Amino acid sequence: MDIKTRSDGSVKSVQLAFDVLEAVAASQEEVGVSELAAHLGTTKGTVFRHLQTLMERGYVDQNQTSSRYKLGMRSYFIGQTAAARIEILSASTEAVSALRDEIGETVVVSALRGTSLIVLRTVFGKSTLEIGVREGSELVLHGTAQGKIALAFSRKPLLQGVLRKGLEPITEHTITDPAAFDKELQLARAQGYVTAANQETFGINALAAPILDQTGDLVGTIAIVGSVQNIKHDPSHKQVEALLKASLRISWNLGYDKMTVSGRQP
Amino acid sequence: MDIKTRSDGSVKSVQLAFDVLEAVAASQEEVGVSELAAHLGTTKGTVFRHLQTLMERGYVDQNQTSSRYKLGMRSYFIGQTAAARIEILSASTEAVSALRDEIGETVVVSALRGTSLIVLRTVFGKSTLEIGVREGSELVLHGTAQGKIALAFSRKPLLQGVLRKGLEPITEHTITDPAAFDKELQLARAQGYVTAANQETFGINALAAPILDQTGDLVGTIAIVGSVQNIKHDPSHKQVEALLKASLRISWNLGYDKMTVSGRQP
DNA sequence: AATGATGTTTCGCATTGCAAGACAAAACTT
DNA sequence: AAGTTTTGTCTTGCAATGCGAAACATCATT
Repeated sequence: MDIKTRSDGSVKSVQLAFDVLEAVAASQEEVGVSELAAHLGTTKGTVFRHLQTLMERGYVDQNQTSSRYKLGMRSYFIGQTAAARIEILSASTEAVSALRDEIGETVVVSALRGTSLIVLRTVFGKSTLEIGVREGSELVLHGTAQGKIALAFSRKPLLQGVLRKGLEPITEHTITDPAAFDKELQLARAQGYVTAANQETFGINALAAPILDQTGDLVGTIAIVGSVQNIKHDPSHKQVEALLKASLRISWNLGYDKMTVSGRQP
Repeated sequence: MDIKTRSDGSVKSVQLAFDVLEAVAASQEEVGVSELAAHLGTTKGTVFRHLQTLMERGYVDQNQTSSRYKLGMRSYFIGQTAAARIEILSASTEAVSALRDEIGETVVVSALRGTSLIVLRTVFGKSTLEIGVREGSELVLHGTAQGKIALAFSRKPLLQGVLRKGLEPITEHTITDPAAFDKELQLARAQGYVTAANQETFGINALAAPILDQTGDLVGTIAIVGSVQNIKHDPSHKQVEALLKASLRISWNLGYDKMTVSGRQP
């Protein structure tokens, strides 16, 4: 199960501590020592000691009556601090809620991390049916509007990696022809936005635009996500305008200025 | 500096790892290894190794060009998960934003943890001047509206501890006479809300109400906070109504039902 | 070039965290 | 109500492991 590529340079017991913390986080309900130990493949004593540490720090709380464990307040606070420190999050907060209020659809912010596009924030739309993307999940680059925006606007050579793996069909509407896909990226670059109806999930569409930093490089995307009924292949003028406004506002917050940044070279 | 009351039962290297993580979080700017080592009173090598671990896990990110460190996305995600798991937070989200939108003042949610009242969430009001309370900070029980609510509604014997320490004056409006203070708590119980104009900070007032769980015990408070101009000693009917509505809705979410829960015994 | 910062790496030794198992206290069964 | 299982908690000996110190590698700045 574990490859012996040692020389991690990392601290083993800390790894275990985070394994425990994340296992507690992953559990919907409060969770007990034995259960955690079984799940993590270690002994009760070890888990217990780590829980003591995490509790002392406030990252984990113990229910006094059931003596089971759950996430503590400090876990929440560190997240709040992180939200303030992660530029793309603090820069997008206002624009995202304004966009959601204006359009009423779910708004999704993602960030490019290495070669992956990770969902950072999802704010659900006004509809009773909640359509969204789980925070922390990874967006398929060739099958989502956000992914295509990333491929179209990032200066990193993302496309090569995608083409090497091949344009695997996810639904029957996924673009699998490299030439057609290249045209799609050109369209995205020309318009500044792009959609992806049914390409990753049937019945769902997204309209995405880039988030750029002060050098003009792509750091993330902002998108509205909803059913194909509400977001058409050719989205409404209002939707496009509102999205681009939000996209520019966030990029502006990050120091991007389309006046001073020179033309984009993909 | 550190007392030798060993036999912690906690894991030392994990403590250090969290020291590092929290030090990174505490720094507004990105921070370097040497700086952290100096701050924590340890060596660069040790800090470096812990940063490797935290980075591998995604709790910390390294800026590739400056090779300095900051909080990573995983820190944010664990906080999001915690927010969903901490009952009082998930139960209050909607009611808090509704209250803020209706009244326009800053809304503050706090939770009773042991014998301390901790600020969990602050949502700023509509005014350009942001008046709020730092998340994670502790509210003075005898000098804030929230503290008085906690003392009035909690079944824990909080008051004894407060009186033992004495009603230390914080401003000249802080209530310091035990008899007068007791009357104030009776008022809070009778009304279901209470204010505390100028009692902790000059020019600031708060209007607070209890958050109760299914047993009818106090688990936290909700309050609107603002300048004494906007929140009077005798608050407007609208403010009181809106606050009590939010307070009840949150308590309801936590399983409290004023119909089925028997009378309160302080 | 020389200096003084930084982040990174190495290495030996003692600390310390781990596995195993004992224990206590509940929660089920019978 | 006694037995049985499963829980959380605690102890202990051994060796793995994380730590400190000091060397190394890159940078800026002088």
